[in-house]
Amino acid sequence: MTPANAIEGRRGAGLTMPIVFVVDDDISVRESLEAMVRQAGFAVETFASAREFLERPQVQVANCLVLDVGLPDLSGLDLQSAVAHERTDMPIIFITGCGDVPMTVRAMKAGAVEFLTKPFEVETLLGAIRGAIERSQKVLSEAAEMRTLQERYASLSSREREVMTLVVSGLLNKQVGGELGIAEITVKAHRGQVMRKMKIRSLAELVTIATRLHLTGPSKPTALGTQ
Amino acid sequence: MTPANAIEGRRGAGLTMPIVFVVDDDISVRESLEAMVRQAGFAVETFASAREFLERPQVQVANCLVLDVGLPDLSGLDLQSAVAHERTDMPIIFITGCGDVPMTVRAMKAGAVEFLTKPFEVETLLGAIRGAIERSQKVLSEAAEMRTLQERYASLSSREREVMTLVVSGLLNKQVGGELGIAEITVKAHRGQVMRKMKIRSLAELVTIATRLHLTGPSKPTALGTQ
DNA sequence: ACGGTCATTATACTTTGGTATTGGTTAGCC
DNA sequence: GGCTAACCAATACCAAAGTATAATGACCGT
Repeated sequence: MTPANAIEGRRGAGLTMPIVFVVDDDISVRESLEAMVRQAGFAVETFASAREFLERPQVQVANCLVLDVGLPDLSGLDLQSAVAHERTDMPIIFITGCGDVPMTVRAMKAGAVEFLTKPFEVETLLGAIRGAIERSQKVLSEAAEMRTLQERYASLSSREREVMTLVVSGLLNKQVGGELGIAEITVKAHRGQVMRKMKIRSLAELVTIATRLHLTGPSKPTALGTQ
Repeated sequence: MTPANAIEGRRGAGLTMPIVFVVDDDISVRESLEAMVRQAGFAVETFASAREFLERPQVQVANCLVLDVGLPDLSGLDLQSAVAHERTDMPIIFITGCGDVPMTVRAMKAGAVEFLTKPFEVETLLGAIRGAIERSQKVLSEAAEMRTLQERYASLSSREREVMTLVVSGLLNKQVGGELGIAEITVKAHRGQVMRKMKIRSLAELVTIATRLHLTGPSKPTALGTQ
């Protein structure tokens, strides 16, 4: 099945079916894995090389990658380091015939969820895939929420962002005005705009969102030591 | 050097010196590692078995564990699974002469920061140790802050905790009173008590603390989908 | 029985937050 | 030039938050 066909197939079966990508240079491995994974109820796409896989456009569906470490040209580890930071929604499961310890350590430190040596139990791989897909779904929904928040934050003017930052740091409107050199009533106006644009109604939510957006500056001297 | 002597030694040199624990059944390995690590400026304590190490009382100093996987009786992996969840302030570095891939995977999944096979470069181990100690320091300071917050939270009465939870969820005093079946003025009284006992002065801080204490209930219907 | 903590409420008051409306300025764009 | 967006600010007003003081009753341990 070509990637194009696979996409159509998924469209027909519903966009929510998780995809398992398989990258292995051995055709027989690809075919057996494809059958096995499809049997388990996942959509599958196979690739013979890392480059081939990299040409495939990304999806917004829960997915994971079953990857052979010993690939020609671009190795499995190279592929991992190429995509690990971008596609955090794609957990990687390594499989290998001849793995060594340093290779394993590198893969696991880079975030691989599993590292299997052939031969392995079918259920072992399927279990790892199910776990990876589950993780992928969590990462995706988390990322979707973050995108929504970031869009709203992006719609703020620079002044509104300044006001927001100071407000969630615990300053009173009066103090925010002092920091920015503007009147308190102006702070109130900006603050109201922030609440409207962020689509929230309580300061508590604003603080929570600011935390998730990592806007919490070098936190105040909380005097935690003062008992 | 016995553990008791080691403690005295550290007291003399200052309580803040990080400790590297070494557990290996081979006396020559212990001795060479001890010399090497001490040379690098750390306090060292060596143990011939997992049980011996487990008898040692815990410390509140940055530390890490250099652990041989192939120990008699209780193996290195067993020791790891015994302490990994409790002593999160003690990163584990594995060393082994004859490691295999599944063993490595298990160790890394359980949170090991490094897994080295002999022979290895001295600098490799020292680099891992330095990284582990750094991580330990972060975990310890984070834990200290959490303890302070938890102590303060523990000083709240049950009613005050209820009020705090509802307030940080974004409810108005009036609404909190409605939820709890008490008057708004009573909520104000409890709320004031909460702020005093938690030693903070702004709602923003209270929300931040509640988040760190994981008091954020099953979050509200944020209507994130509503564009 | 006594003192302590907790929970509750009330009165009275001040401060802060928030909205609405209006109006002025500046800067960029078609 | 006209339009828009952003920024600033004033008046007026209302809602909410917070403080201080005082009082009542329940419960608990000594």
